[in-house]
Amino acid sequence: MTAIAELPHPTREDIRIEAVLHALADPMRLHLVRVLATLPEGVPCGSIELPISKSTRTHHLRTLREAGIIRIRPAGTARITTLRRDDLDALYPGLLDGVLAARQ
Amino acid sequence: MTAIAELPHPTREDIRIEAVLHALADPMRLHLVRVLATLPEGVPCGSIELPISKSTRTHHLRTLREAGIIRIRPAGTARITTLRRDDLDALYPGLLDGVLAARQ
DNA sequence: ATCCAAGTACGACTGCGATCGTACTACGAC
DNA sequence: GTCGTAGTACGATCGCAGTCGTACTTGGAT
Repeated sequence: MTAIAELPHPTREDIRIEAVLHALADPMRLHLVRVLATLPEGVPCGSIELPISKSTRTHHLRTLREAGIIRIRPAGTARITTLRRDDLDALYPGLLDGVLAARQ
Repeated sequence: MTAIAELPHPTREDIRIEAVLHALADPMRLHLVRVLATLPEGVPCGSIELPISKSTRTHHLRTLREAGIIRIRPAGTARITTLRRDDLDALYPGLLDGVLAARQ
């Protein structure tokens, strides 16, 4: 059922390194990715607390989604966010691990 | 001798992942890094041709230098640019290789 | 000494993006 | 049905950064 719209995601082939790097370059988005990397699987977008407004959070999630870094799937009134670790590791082996290895 | 000023570089400990990602996120700078990665060692900054002005090139080189991605050392009237591959690999193992693995 | 080549410094312009508030939609619970 | 919750959409603001031109410095060649 899930009448909430499915948001568009780039296929693995459509992911561009410039977009990935640009998306990761923002502190808020980098923090989101870090947290997502520690979580087992799939959390609601809003469950990660950030010192920004709701609309700004949506903006960052869209940037990450359109870059191909996260996947957002509808689930009732919420949306479940997961890291596209398999796609990123396949395209840029070591990149994500390298970023996550950084002492924050 | 080399009376040209030595430009400041961050130590390995001072390199921050946000600055690195931000520096790599620009297409011109990413291209510079790609080219530097293919070259054996040390080329003059200006030898890599780009469709931008001299001052813009300087701007990008400074951004890369201040982020800790390249090292610039004076050599007569020119300046030799090298990739700080050792520092980057030590700090973020796999990151640089992952970026360079991207089909451009 | 003169000139050129390589690069930096500085100021100006301009567009992009991070931020916000408000309004709106869709689902679930009651 | 009504209400609350989760999120998107849209428009506005505003600072940062990519771009340029010009002026300046330094070193090497002539």
